[in-house]
Formats: sequence, structure tokens, C-alpha cells
Amino acid sequence: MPNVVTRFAPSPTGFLHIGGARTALYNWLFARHYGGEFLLRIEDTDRARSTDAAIAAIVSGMEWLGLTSDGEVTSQFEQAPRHREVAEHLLKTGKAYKCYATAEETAALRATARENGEVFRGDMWRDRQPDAETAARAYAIRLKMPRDGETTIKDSVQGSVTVQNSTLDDMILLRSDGTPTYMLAVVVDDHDMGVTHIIRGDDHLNNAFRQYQLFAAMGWDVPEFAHIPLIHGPDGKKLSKRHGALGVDAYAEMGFLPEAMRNYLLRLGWSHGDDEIITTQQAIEWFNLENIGKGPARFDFDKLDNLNTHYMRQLSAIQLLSCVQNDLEKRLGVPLSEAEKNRILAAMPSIVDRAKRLPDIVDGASLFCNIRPLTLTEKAMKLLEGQTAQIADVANELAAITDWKPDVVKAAIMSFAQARDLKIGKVMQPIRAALTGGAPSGDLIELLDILGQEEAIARLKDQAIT
RNA sequence: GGUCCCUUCGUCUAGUGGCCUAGGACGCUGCCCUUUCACGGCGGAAACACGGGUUCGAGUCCCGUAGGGAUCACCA
Repeated sequence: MPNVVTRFAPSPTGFLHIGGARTALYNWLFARHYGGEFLLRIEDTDRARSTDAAIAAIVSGMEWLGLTSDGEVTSQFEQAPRHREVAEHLLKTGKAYKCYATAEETAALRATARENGEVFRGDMWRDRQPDAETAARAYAIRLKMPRDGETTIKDSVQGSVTVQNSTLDDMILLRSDGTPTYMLAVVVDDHDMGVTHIIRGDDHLNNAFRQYQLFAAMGWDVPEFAHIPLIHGPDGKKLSKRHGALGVDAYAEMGFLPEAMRNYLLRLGWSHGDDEIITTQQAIEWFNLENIGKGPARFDFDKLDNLNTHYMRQLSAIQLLSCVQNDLEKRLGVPLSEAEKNRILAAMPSIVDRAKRLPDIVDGASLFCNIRPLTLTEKAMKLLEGQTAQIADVANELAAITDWKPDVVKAAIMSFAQARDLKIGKVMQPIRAALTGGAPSGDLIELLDILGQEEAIARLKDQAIT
């Protein structure tokens, strides 16, 4: 396939939501697969609703996901003169015409058309000449849609879809204030930017027919379309702001790794046989439009969590620490000491083993910081009930150790239990409770070892006193 | 309401007329491992929306029904 060009064209009216992120990912993957270009165009023709904050959120969201665009980020608004030029050209060649209808007039006609179950085509000025008075009024420019025949678009996802031309309206190209509409702008920009494949949300499928006719009116090649189904919420309802639609930044904050998000989004609505864990390299190699599902898919946090645990375990202790260091220090209120860092690094394998999201790692790592006195969970309190004397004895026993090594510590605890004829669990559980306060943790001997003699005994004594 | 699209376990999906007694993954669940919590290992329950065709044979093709979705702006 020769020079593939794809684009992601969000309107900057809010954050980069999950559906947009997936659309961007698919465009990016498709372009990378063919060694083509992936462009980012901001559709900011609606001046009232577009904000710089939204643009920044979109760009940073894509950055987080690792979806780098080629070339400059373009603004659709800045192309307005060119859009106008195309509208004027269409007017000159008779492919478009001036419409003098007022907003009220149009709305009324639309309402009655719908009441009667008829198609509203907005064509009240299609074959009418204005008198001198109306000719002086502001006018919009509408495309003269073909009335006969049908339009078929060959969609890579939806297949071949046909619509009767009689159901297409004479859409407005240029508003009466002279600004271009989205319908005009997308088509002109996609053509000017050399876009070969338009991969976008299903919600644009109906627009595709109208845009097709605009391409045709200009005599331009029509790009290939691929309309991907929308993502729904866990309840099957459309993902809207009321329904818990979140920006990708929110997922970052929840502690998901971008690679997990990418893998999840990729598999949500696309498949490659039974493959679940797919590296970005493989994704680029395997991605195609044919294997995109046609039905809307539901968002599922459990599966995202599962992928996230997988990708977290792929990271080294050092990488994981750097992922959580900021949050951890924020919680502690002080920077991490070298000793604390080393303890966390040593404990990381067992910390990541019981973590689903980054905050779980913060929890696990904080155990290895100087956080005395610990606050106990209810369960830990129960385990320590009436054990203060025993804990004190254990603390003394351990304090006597001169060579703090796992084997030695273990032997000390074993003999402590034996001497008192206690089951090993009866000794270890209270110790664990005193050391962790009840937080999930791994092997107890390892915990003692990493904590170090001083800190471990201090924590035990904290519980022995009360 | 008009137009268009979709329909396999709870969820994401494999499946392109015989390999399907429908496979995988997440979740759920039983057992094992075990000093907590996890991890891990081995099992289990769980789906072709419904009704008609076509065919020797249908999850796979056709029609209808039901359900879901998208869209119908001088928004994008």
C-alpha cells in the first residue's frame, strides 16, 4: 500500500476520552504498520466551544499513550480561508448555491418534515432566485446534492454501505457569517493533507455519505473509510460524561501503565486470534482494519487491571520505584532516604506481586519507610490482643542477634516457638501484624531481613508497650 | 419517527458451510500450595437472541421478528 496517511481529528471541547484514545491508537497503528504518516489535526472551527486547555489535554493524553504524531499539529480553524475558497469555487461551478433562509424558517420546515416522516433536505433555495431585497441579505452556501441514484461507501470495517441520494440533504458548507462548517472543513483538510485512510468513530458513518459527495463535487479522490464502533460503559450504555466517561489522564492517575492501556484499548474491539498480551511491536506488525469488530464493546476495568498487573511485572524494581516515588514522597511528607529506597528496591518483587495498580505499590512500598508508629487495621489489632508480653520477648530475642541474616533470624523465631511449645503460625502472625500493621506483605523472614534489625525491633517494641 | 449499523459464555472475543461435543482471555468458582495477603498450579460452571428457510450438513448463507446502537444542527 503506497504512502498511507492517517489522522486523528478531535474537537477540543474536553479531555481525550477513552473512545478518542482508541481511535487515535488505531490510526497510529495503521500508519506505523504501513510505514506511513499519522497526523494530528485539531478541529477547532467551533470557536465558542474550543479551548486551549482541551488541546493541551489531548496532546498530553496522546503523549502519555506514546502516540506521537508526524509533522506539526494543525489547526482546522487556521485553514478557514482555504475552506472559503473551496466553497466559492463550488458556487462558481454550480455545485453549490446560496441559501437565504433564516434560522427560524429552516427550523420550522425541519419540524414539519419530521412530523410527516419526510426527509428534510434544506433545499428551499436550491432552484430559486432571490429578489433584490433578499439578495442583499446574508446567505449560507449549501452543496447541491445529487437527487437520483445512490451513494455507496466501501467501509473497511462496516463493509459496503449504500444510501439513497434522495435522503441526503443539501448541507451547509459556509455559514451565513462566512465561516466554514465542519462538513466542508474535514473534506478539504483531509484532501489537502493527503489523508488516505479515515479511521474514526462509528458516529460519523452517516456523515461519510455526505462527505463523499463533497469529495465528488470537487473531483477529488475519496479516501478509504473505516468506521469503528463506539465504546460503551460497563453497563452497556453509551459512554458519556454522566456515565463515567473519563479522560486518559484520569486513568493515569488511577495508576494504569500506558502500555497496559494501549494493550487493553487495542484488544477492545480488535483481535488477532487468541492473542491477549500484545507488545507494541507486534501490534504494529499485526494491526489491520479487517479484524475490527462491528458491534460496540463495553469497557471492563477488571480486564484492564489484569493487563496492568502483567505490565507492572515487566518493569524492573528501579523503574517501578520511579513510577511511584513522587506519590510516595507526597504521602510521607518527606523525600525518600537512601536506606528507604534500598529497602523498597529489595522488597519490590514481593510488592509488585500483590499490586494491581500503581497506588498499590505506593501502599506496599510505604511499609518499608520509616512510618512508625504504624496504624493498625482491625485484624492486626485482633492478632496482637493479649500478645504484648510475647511480642516483647520476641523483640528481646531478636535484639540479641548479632548477625542479622535471614537464616539466623528464622532460626531464632523457630527456637522461640519451640521453647514455648507454640505453633509457628502463632508466633509469626503477631510479629507480622506488629511489623506491617496489617497491610498485605510477603514472606515474613524476608520482611524482617529487608526492614533491618533496628527498624524491625522498634516496630515490635511499639506494640509491646501498649 | 426516517436513514444506517450491529447481535457467540457476565465481559472482550476466536470462528469465513463439515476440524464446533463452539476455543481463548478477564471475571466467578472448587482443590492444591501457604506464616497473612497475594502469586502460582490443576479443575469447574458459563454463550451461537428468536423464528423460518437454503443445504447431505449452518454459529457460519438468505428472509423475518425482537433487542441494542449511531445519526437526523448555520456542533464537531
